[in-house]
Amino acid sequence: MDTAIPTPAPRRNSAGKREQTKAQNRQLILDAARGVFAEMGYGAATVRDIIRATPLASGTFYNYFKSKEEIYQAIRDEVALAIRPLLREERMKATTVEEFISGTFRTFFEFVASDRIDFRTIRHSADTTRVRVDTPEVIAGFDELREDIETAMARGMFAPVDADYLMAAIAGVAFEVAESMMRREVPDPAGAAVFATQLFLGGIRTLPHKRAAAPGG
Amino acid sequence: MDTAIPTPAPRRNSAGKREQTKAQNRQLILDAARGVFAEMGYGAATVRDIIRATPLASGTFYNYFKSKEEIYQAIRDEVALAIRPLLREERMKATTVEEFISGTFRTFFEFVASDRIDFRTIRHSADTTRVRVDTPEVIAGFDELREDIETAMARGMFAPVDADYLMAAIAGVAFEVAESMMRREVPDPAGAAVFATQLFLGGIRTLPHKRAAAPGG
DNA sequence: TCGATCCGTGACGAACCGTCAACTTTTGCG
DNA sequence: CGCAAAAGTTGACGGTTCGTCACGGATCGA
Repeated sequence: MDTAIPTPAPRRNSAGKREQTKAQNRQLILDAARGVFAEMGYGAATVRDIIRATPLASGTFYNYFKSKEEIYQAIRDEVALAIRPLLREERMKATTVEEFISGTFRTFFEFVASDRIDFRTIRHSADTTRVRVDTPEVIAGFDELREDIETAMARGMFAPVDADYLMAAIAGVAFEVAESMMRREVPDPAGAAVFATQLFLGGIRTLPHKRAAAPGG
Repeated sequence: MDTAIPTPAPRRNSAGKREQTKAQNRQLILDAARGVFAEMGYGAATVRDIIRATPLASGTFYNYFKSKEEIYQAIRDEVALAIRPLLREERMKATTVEEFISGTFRTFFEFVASDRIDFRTIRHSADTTRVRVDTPEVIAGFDELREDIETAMARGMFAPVDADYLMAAIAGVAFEVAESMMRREVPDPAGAAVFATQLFLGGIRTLPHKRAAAPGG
């Protein structure tokens, strides 16, 4: 107590070297996996392909992830963890059903269209097989949506309806329209959001018209 | 040339034995695959598991299907081929947008809830991984839907809107709500159809109310 | 009845998986 | 500093699945 605290201080402001290397390696592997998945698709990729894209040895992979599926889940989780607070905040500040719906779709489509995610990794086999992994983090996102729907109904923002179906409908439209949007030359998150929002608020007959082929030729 | 057509007639009303065996074997393998996929999920199943569930040898599998993915596609195709004409017919006889939308959803949900398909095979790994294979047959189903949407718009059943997005929205709601429906104790295709139809026709505020907890306490 | 053709068979080589004993680096402590 | 314990890395290994292929038996056409 009285003499001197014997400077146990060699602690750098950052972590120890071992911990630092672990974080680096994990990131190294995650980055490699993203690249490999985007390039050849989830199905065709092997754990060896991923590790070959790093300077590490094959056994090391398994110190960080149990399998190809688990690292894919980790990548999905990064996305889920990034978008969930954005969606939640948007819905929290909504006071009308219009804000609730439009905020949800606008945030979702903008996130998907942003370069924050590589959409090929999400769809991740551009050809025929689409794998969707529902990790706890992803499921938590769905649960939050249903909670928020129920809260909004309780607050009288709209009449009580089947929350499970409504959640499913919102999620289905979000995912499928996002996919359609990303197939276009230049994705238009705003347009997709307007479409989805108006569909939910007023139904098909209130959707913005799309002008037909130019009349003048 | 001129003498007599030498009765090439030993043709039975059905096909030759070879052809018959081939059809049998193919069906044998398909049935086994359905069972195996339903039991242990697509990811965990191996080609050997499937062939072990038949009296055939391992090599024979590859005379009929190139891989596990291909046989899964074949199973999906059976479903797609079964439901597509039903959907098409329903949409063909629609004269109003109400009939178009409600016919589509009702037919889809009833088909899913019927025992004509094993829904576990479609979702087919109940736990975390969902694989969706977009085979040509499946894609053709989407194309038909978009065609029919465009035809309906041309006929003035509703104003011209973005057909890609509308198709995506219908498909997204159909698949996700179907999944939600099938998670219930007793699936209610009629209820799901009413929900989806009303969502598309009038928007969220016109959905049938779900009575809240009994008001009288 | 007899060749030609087709198809089922199961063993085989290749590829990938996940593990593990040996080795290297880091850490804690005198 | 030096040393022993702890932690992490390495790559080779046994086990499993994959897809092929040479063989042999069944079917077909004449």
